[in-house]
Amino acid sequence: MAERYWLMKSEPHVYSIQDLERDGSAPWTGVRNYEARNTMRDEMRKGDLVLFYHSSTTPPGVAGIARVSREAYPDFTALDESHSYFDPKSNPEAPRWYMVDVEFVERFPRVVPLSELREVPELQGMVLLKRMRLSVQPVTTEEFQVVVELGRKEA
DNA sequence: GCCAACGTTGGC
DNA sequence: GCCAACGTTGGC
Repeated sequence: MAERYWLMKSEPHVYSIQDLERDGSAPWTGVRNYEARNTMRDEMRKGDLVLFYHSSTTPPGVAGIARVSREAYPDFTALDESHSYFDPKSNPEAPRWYMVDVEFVERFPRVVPLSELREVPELQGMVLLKRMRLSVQPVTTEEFQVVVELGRKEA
């Protein structure tokens, strides 16, 4: 089966595409929303491609591409009392929160701003534009291709 | 820093 | 199981 496409949000001051480029791969820690968790746990497969979105920054937008390198496993930060992502309702016997690992694929020569995505007719159906707060979300093949094409254009 | 959108919690 | 109150996300 062909790989699927996703979009994942991160605040760049917490973890950016530059950080992923430096690290090579990273666990996607800290997702504490059930729908986003279910997507990671039940649907994301190794090899799927991910639009890496920078949120809570100026401008917010898509910064590059990552790839799922490890399928879902328990988010250890939820089980670590000393961690700011600790969740007392999670425990090792019944982990509440899951994550995947992603690896660096490509950093666009520019961030494609959210304001620009809103203007593109082919992208009007994007979950990103309809479900502002969902941090892990599906992207169609066409949407992925259109965004990548925009990202690879020099600013 | 404000605040709209919206997901989660908890009383009933 | 409803829904009001609350807390968080994230654009602006």
